[in-house]
Amino acid sequence: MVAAMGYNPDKYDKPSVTVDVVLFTLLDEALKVLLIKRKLTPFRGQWAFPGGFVRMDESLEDAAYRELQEETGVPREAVYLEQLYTFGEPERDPRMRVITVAYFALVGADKLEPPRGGDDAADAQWFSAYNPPPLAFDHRQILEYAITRLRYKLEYSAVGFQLLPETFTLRELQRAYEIVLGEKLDKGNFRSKLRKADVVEPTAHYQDSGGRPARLYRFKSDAVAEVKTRRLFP
Amino acid sequence: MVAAMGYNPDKYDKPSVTVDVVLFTLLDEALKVLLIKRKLTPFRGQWAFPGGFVRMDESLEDAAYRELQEETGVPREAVYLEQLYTFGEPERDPRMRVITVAYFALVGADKLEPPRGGDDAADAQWFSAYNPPPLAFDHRQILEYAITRLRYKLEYSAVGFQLLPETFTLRELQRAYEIVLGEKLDKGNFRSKLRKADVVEPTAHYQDSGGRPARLYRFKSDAVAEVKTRRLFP
DNA sequence: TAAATAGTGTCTCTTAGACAATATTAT
DNA sequence: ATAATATTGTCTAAGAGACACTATTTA
Repeated sequence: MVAAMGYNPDKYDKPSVTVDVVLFTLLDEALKVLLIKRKLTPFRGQWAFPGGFVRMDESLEDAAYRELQEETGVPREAVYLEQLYTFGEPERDPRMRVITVAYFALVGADKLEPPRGGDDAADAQWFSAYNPPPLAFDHRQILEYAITRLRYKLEYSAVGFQLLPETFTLRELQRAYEIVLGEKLDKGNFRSKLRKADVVEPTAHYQDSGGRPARLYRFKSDAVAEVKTRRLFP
Repeated sequence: MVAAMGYNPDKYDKPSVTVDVVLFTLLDEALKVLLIKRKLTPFRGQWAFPGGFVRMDESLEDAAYRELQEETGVPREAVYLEQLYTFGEPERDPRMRVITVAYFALVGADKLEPPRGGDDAADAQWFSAYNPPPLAFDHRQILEYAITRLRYKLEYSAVGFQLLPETFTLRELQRAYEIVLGEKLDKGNFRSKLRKADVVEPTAHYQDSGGRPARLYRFKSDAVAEVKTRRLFP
């Protein structure tokens, strides 16, 4: 039925609604995901994404930013955040019906103080995204989905820089793409694509790297990372 | 906080959760969306997507299929359905907090008996997707989002056929793409792409069309409509 | 025959990808 | 100099898009 007037919101049971945030970064040449150790049942001792109940007066996105801030200390401005998918299988939480709106987030490793847990979390740590510890609820499935989305986004947009510090060398950026996509990229081609896409700009600084120093770049703030492509199933 | 044990689900207020389905088809050379007239306040007399409250024992996807069936009679097997986005601004429903999981659906116009309303809907009709009547709630915004998604999908996949009858001519398929994408496509190029993508197969039948009869095709059931593209922001 | 639409082929220009050449630092 | 890495350039094959040609029907 269409949301009808005269419907009494308290007449029927309602599910609980949470947000969960899959936060990625690059650290030690690997893709990492931030997890928090559960100190309560169910799934006590297992790991879960930062997240929690949506308050009645905040938007979903606000809830996601708030949980991120509370549980990791990362401020809103430092992360790239977008809605991922909503998971709502009736049995995904053994206690009660919980529908969770999952978010997908990227942050430069330099933006974080060493991870810390919030009030009700025993611990917060970075883990390998490809080899996570046992995860609570359906968070393993959510993680797979988030990784798929991350790869997609990197293939047709330039959001990859969100995983890096403010300034970075092109070599570092290429490594980031290689780590996420899981394959080696050609140096020359990667760079010429970047040039044509016009998304990075050089800074005046250089970084030592064993040979010729590499120029540091930053992303152009006005760059359109989302690239519209005419494709028609090639 | 992470979903904590000892949390009493009835202690705090919860939002209501609904699903809404944006159902598209092609009719009379135009992209149409199915809307239902609200006979109750708020937004009485305005139009809204088929949708309603998620039951405690059904998945989100099941709820979407159920509402579609109840309000339009379209059976599950006849539609292409995927989750679109979850809308949850606190004030999107003036009566109470309602979070809606929007779905995006395609159906061949031949799969429908003339649209009919369900229990609490005064009427159900197809409307021009580009020129809809005044819509209830934030459904206008949801519609825009769905159209954007539809165009995206048609550009990098072959789901377009889901808007057509079981069998169709290549001319009809091309028209479908032109109507959705809003631009003229080249006949030869469109057809050669289809051939290379290997997603349609000829039937033994032909359709009269004023000149040389056009062969009827059907989509290959094993065809992978989703095409993975290596892009890297071109 | 002409008109109308279906279906295929060709040509050009762009671009993705492989690979090579040059540049700049340290030792 | 040699090693190491940065940066740019070249070549080729594949693909996208513009356009033209042939095929099969009705009137």
